[in-house]
Amino acid sequence: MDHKRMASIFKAFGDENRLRILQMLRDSERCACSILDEMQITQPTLSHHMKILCDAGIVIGRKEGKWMHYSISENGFRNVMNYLGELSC
Amino acid sequence: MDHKRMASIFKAFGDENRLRILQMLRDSERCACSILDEMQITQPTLSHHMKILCDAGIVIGRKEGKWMHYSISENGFRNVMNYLGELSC
DNA sequence: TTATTATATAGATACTTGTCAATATATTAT
DNA sequence: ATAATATATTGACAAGTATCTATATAATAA
Repeated sequence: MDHKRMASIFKAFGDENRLRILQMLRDSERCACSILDEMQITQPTLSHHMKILCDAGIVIGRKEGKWMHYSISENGFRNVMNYLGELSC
Repeated sequence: MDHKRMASIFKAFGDENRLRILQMLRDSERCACSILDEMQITQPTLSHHMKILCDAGIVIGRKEGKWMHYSISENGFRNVMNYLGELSC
C-alpha cells in the first residue's frame, strides 16, 4: 500500500466525530439516521463523514430500501493494523 | 484515551511525508539531517513534521550535541494499535 | 400521483494545515 | 570572540477540510 493511500486512510481516522461514529459501530451495524440521533451535527455533515469512512475502506455501507446501514470493515481495520505493525517492528 | 487526543494522533499519521519519515525510522534511530537528505522538503518543514510526530507520542526525540536523533516510540504505536483493536472487535 | 421520509449533492464559509523564506537559537570548531 | 553547522521558530500563503443551508434524489406510503 503506497503512502498516499495510507495517509488518506489515517486522515479518515483523524477526526473526533468520525471516531465517535466508529465507536457507535463497534458492536453492531447501524443506519445513518440512528447514528445521527446521537450526534450534534447536521444530516449532510454526517453523510460527508460516512463517505470518507467508506472511501477509506474502514466502514462498509449497505443500502436497504431507503436506509443506509453502516458497519465496521474488519478487513479495513486489519490492513491499518498490519501497516502499523510493519512500521514499528 | 479521549477522542480529541486520539484524533490528533491519527492526524499525525495522516500525511504522506510523515509516513515516509516513519518508514525511515523503522529500522534505526536517525538524526534530522539524515532524514532531510532523503526528502524534497525544506529544513523548517521537516522540523514541523517532527514536532507533530513527537507531540503525538509516536516518535521520540533525543538531543545529542547539536543533533536531534529521532526514533519510533514502540509505546506510542502500541497505544494506537490497542485503540484500533478495541474499535474493531 | 402526491406526500413523506432517508440520504446525497452543491455551494459557501470559516478554520486548519503543509509549505516556504527569513530569522533565531544552540552547539561546536577555529 | 567569530564562524560554521544543526535545528527551531515566525509569519505568510495556498490548499484542504468540517460545517452549514438549500436542494436533489430515491424509496415508500397515502
